[in-house]
Amino acid sequence: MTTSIKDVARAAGVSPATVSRALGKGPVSEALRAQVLEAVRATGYRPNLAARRLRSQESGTIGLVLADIGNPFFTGVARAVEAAAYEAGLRVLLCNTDEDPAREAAYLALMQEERVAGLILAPTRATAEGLAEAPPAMPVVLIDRPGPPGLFDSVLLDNAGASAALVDYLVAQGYRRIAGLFGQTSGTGVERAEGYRAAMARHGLAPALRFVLPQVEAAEAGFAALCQQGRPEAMITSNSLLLMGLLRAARGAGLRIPADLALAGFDNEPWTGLVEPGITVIEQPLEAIGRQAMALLLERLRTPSAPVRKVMLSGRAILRGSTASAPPRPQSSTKTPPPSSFTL
Amino acid sequence: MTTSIKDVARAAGVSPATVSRALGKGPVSEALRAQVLEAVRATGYRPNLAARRLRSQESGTIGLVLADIGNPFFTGVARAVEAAAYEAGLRVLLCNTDEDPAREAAYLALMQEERVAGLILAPTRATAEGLAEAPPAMPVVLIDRPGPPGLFDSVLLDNAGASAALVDYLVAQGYRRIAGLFGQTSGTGVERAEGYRAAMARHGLAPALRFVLPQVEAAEAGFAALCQQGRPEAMITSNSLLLMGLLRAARGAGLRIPADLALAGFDNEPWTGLVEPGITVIEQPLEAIGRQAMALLLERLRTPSAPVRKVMLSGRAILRGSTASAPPRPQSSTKTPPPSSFTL
DNA sequence: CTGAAAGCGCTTACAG
DNA sequence: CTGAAAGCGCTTACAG
Repeated sequence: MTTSIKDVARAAGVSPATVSRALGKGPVSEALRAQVLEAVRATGYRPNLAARRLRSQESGTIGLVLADIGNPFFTGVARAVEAAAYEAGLRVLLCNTDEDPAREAAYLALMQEERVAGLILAPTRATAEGLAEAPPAMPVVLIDRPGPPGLFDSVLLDNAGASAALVDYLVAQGYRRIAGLFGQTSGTGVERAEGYRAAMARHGLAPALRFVLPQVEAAEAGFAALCQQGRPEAMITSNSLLLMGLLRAARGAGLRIPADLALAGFDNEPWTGLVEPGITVIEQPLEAIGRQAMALLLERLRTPSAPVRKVMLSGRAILRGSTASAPPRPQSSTKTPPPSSFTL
Repeated sequence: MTTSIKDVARAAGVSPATVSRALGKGPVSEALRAQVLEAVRATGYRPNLAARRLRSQESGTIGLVLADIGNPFFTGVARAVEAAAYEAGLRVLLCNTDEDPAREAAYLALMQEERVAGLILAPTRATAEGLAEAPPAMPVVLIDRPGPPGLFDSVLLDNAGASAALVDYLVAQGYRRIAGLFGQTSGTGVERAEGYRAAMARHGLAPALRFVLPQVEAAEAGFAALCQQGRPEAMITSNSLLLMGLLRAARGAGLRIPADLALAGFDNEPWTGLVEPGITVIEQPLEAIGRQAMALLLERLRTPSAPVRKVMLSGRAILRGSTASAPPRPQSSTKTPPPSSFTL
């Protein structure tokens, strides 16, 4: 059917082994290499990767299993992973689980069948919990979402710290009744909720939080639930889809931002700076997350027995109009204008 | 190393051929099948896809080569393609060229090396032009962007018609000096520019257009260029990144929309409805594009000699505040409020 | 229905 | 440096 290494060998007047060496790293004389290359051009030969992988027992591929390719956070990380993989001479097999543990399981099986060298994975909570009992057959680096402690290399944002910083800032701006809406499918949502809870407690404030599916519609419902016992002065959320949902719901309710409701969340997506007022967000270092994950994976492949590493990256708060100072209270003092961003 | 079909055969007390048949579609007695399945579970066997592909000469995979995975248009199409492929029992190999013809060429070669059954491709202009002389070795369905006429199945928006409709609508709203900013890397940008030019001519208006790279920054520069000879009353653009750039530039220049400048573009991204005023856009049927492309590819695989098909899909205009009526002119008549959307 | 054997297209010790 | 041969893990005619 298609041309094989034999056809090239015949055309070049050499053995198949020589063709293989000329195309790979084997030792070949310059003269023969030139003959082979010419024959490759003449025949239009393209190596068959399935055969190469089967024989060499190396896939030259890593897997990247993400929860939602429509989320710019993951798109950004994927770009960085792909760039780093390319530089390392590896290909990336990208899969999108859509936050569905069943699809996730299917893709993990697929990765195994493809014999990928390693895996970069942003697991759903369900999968993250199962990872301890049924670990994948290849090295795994977790990103964005925590797994069972101490078992896998991971690259995470300081999630609790970031949402605590958001609470601290809102409190400094004069807000007190601060509610939180968090994604229920990821460990990230859980960690951010914990940071929120801890910071609220530290300030002596009562927490009011809800967990929902990370979807725009779910956030609109969550908004209503959070307003059940009187409207909060501010809301924070763990995910940009939820942030969009809250904004829509607030507008639908005719609320002015931030006068009636302050808003803050995660991920500095373009739209958060385009709406008016702009929305205060924690910007995650997408590029660094992707590259760091790839670096950890490469080291793990090189040294399987090295101790497990957990890399915590810091975000940056982008301060915008959605969290401008709350209306003055009796006890509040005068404030200087806030900085427009700070590192956590 | 990892368990193979031989290990399963030994554990089940059958031949490797029987294992293969039990796992595939071959005829096997129920008793043996059960034994095999049990042995598979016991051994934790996972088939080696490289071996399977090599032997069966079927990759069970199609390639999807896109220009920009960060663009929600392509993300949406990719989801639809993947869903349709899954239903057809095929996998999808997704590659992102970033509008770079060199990367595109590398990925097309890779697709060949992976022996994918077929390809769904959104080509850059450079690649689209070369497709006639150097056609890929497998069936190709073009999406979003035109290729050499009559050579490949394709699924396209009626690009010229859509941008003409935008011009018509702006004219009906009372705008006259309408400028256009178009992406220069894709045939789509060219077609949309043509539709713009034709519609302007039909209305007896002078066109003013620029081609730029499909990037936010390039659009900001393009904005300045279009304002060189006096500011237009309205601008249309062929791409959502360019639309974002125009909006930023307009705001940076302190322009009110639509009073100082009306704005319209393509792709109904969430942010276009979140900014105020909302931006008028042509919404493309992402799901239909992806599914139609997959359908064409499947038919092509079934009937290689069938005549080439070109499917033109229609978009839907989403009318928002960014194109509200222009300030009345002497000759303009009274208008009824516009509908909020219409099909092209 | 079942098994023994051949072979997909490569790479890689093994000789020379 | 070069070639002949073996073999990666499967599937699939070919017999039975």
